[in-house]
Amino acid sequence: MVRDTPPEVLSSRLGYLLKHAHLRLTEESARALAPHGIDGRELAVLAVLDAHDELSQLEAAGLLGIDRTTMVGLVDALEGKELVERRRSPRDRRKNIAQLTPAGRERLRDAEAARREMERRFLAPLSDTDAACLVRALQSIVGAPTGVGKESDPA
Amino acid sequence: MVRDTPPEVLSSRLGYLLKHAHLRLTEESARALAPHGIDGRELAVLAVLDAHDELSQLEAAGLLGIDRTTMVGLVDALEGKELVERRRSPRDRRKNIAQLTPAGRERLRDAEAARREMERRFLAPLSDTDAACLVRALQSIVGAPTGVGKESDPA
DNA sequence: TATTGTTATACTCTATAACTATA
DNA sequence: TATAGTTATAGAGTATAACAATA
Repeated sequence: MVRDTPPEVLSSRLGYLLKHAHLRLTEESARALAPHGIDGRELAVLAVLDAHDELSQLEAAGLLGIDRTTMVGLVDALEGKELVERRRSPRDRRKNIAQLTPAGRERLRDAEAARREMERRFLAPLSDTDAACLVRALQSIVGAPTGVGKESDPA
Repeated sequence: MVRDTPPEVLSSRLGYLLKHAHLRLTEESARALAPHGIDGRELAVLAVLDAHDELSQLEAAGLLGIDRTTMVGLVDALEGKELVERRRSPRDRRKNIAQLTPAGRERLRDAEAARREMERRFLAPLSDTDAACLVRALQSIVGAPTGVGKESDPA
């Protein structure tokens, strides 16, 4: 969809703003990562697997906030590109340890650089203060339980 | 999905933050609007139709940033709830003018109050400064062409 | 010929249910 | 019995293509 400057009734709605900000970022992310043969979700999986040792698929899915069935497809794709390897955990043979291959580590490094550059350009219209504030605000929204929906029982 | 505090590799990624902030808002929005029998997208349609006179489906879709085929389904749903009426434009009989019914205006008023209260709670963990800054930052991201993807030709 | 609304269709992302192998 | 991975399936949400009515 082509998006113009939104009308006033929409630009004050958090739902509209978050949805379209996310849409716009997804587009730019796809464009920036396309030369690297992965998308933003796959890059996030690589980053999580690289940052933690010996993660099972379920553990990685938990960190990423996605379903284990969704994880299967993501690991399938990354394994198909030879960026990730599955191996059975010797300690619990139900678990698949997902690990980056050397090619996966290399790809991660290059794609991460592209992502950082994309985010820098994405935030360029904002002042440094506003950019920092945006990230901080999103972190506290995402990182902490909202308390919304529990109505009011902070007693 | 259950979401915990995200690991450090993710909490600095704009994609992750925007996706999960939007997911969380969508949940709270659904919960807040459920008693009113509509969801956030339908409420946005009502708000746009109410704010502009004599909007055709295509014009409303353009303002909302959605496809005209998506608009058909939304108007179908709202018409089924008797919140919106279609009528042919006398000036251009290809166009469907979508208008709020009296019940639609009433529903809009009530649901908007619920949405504002939900957003207030959603932003409650943030300082007033951060909340205002978040909204302002999202507005400039969504409202203005990013310039990203055009590489660098601002000459 | 072009535009508006519509329908049929398909694609992406995600989740639920059920199966298997392990514990 | 419960858990991890997998598969089949289904549901949102959205888009593309084609068609009818109108311009």
